[in-house]
Amino acid sequence: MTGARATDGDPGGRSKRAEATRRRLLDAADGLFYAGGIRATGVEAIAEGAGVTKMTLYSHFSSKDELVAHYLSERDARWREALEGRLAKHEAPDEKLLAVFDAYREYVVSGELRGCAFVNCAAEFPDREHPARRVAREHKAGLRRRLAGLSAEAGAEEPEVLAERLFVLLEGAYVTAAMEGDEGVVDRARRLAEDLVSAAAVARGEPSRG
Amino acid sequence: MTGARATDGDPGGRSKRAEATRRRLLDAADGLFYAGGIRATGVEAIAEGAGVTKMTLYSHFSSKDELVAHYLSERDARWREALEGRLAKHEAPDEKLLAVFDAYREYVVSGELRGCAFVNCAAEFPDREHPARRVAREHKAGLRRRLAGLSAEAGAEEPEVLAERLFVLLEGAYVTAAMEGDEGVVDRARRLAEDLVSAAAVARGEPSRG
DNA sequence: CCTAAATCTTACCGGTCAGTATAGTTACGG
DNA sequence: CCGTAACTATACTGACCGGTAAGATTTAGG
Repeated sequence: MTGARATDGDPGGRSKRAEATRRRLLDAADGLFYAGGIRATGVEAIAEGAGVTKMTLYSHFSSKDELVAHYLSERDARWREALEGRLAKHEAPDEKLLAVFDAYREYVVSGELRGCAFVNCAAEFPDREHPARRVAREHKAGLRRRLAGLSAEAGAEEPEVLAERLFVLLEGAYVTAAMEGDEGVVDRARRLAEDLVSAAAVARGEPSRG
Repeated sequence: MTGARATDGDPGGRSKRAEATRRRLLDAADGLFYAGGIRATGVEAIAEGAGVTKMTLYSHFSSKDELVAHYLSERDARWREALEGRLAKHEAPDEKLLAVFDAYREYVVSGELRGCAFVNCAAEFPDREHPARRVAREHKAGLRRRLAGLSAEAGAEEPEVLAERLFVLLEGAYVTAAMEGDEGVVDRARRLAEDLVSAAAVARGEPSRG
């Protein structure tokens, strides 16, 4: 019972070696789960991808479900990092709002148009209370909150409305890009977003920026 | 070799009995594949759901993959029927454009928020050339064409642009409704669509309708 | 250098899956 | 009413899956 370290997600008392192994496992899980689908990918393949045995995998994660949840958590963390990196390049909140589309396009393209990992997870796991589904929900909620905050900063009269519209546009563009194999739709959705953001700013009496 | 009827999708020389069995199989496949996911649903469960044996299933469909493709084809056909039923209630093309959102909301709710079957299929089958993926692509392309036609009829200056924007809104609302368990997003997306359609009509000098 | 943690090796379990074989039975249509 | 198409019953194959067992071995770190 003392060695039940498999379940915690934070770096408790793990050695550097174990830490590195865990990293390789999560990296392998990320690549394989995303590219091939979760149910279609066996744990053995992930262990092999990490250069490790199935036994070692199970000493880091107590079950496949838990590994899946961590896989999505990692995706979420990396996404937030990439997003904030993008946003930091801009000062004005309305520019930041549009920069979210740039971050999306980058993600869409880098994933070879396999779609949103969180949406795909929802497709594979109908159970809304599956640990991975909780992570997925929180991921989307986080983006929504970010958009709402930026919308408020941009002075939109109804920040929640603008945020949801941008959110829906982002989601629609992402899923469309994956379905049709066309990443250009993200940029075209962005053009509509520009109108929405401008209109929201104009409604407040601010000058729109070209 | 003469009995190789399993592969054709049209009602060739099937008896009424076989026809009815095929119907029950497709109905069972629809319910189970959609609710539980395709990979997670075994062919045995579908046969049982149709009240027949696995052997009978395989006398109607040559493989699970083929059954999956037919499952999506059926979905597409039923969707088109439901959509045209909705559209027929309206005369003006701009009203028809918005009625698509009503049809979507109805579909979203009726499916208990399990999302778009075609998107879910894309999530489960990475191979773009999988027969089911082809059906999914054609399904989306069909809707796009319909939207583009209606946009042109509505007199939009750039029908393709309007159509794609509405399409992306529809897709985004659908996936969001499924992810967050909130069907209201479809109606809220519709509100933005109303603005887009009005703007397109206004640009042509037509009076907008309340 | 020695110890304790981390990993490896190998083999196994019970279960599920897609798909097939064979032989027997039912129901429908001419 | 009979022939044939449709379906049943049952058992099987071969593969893969998630997860576990037990003991040997390696590695890092004090």
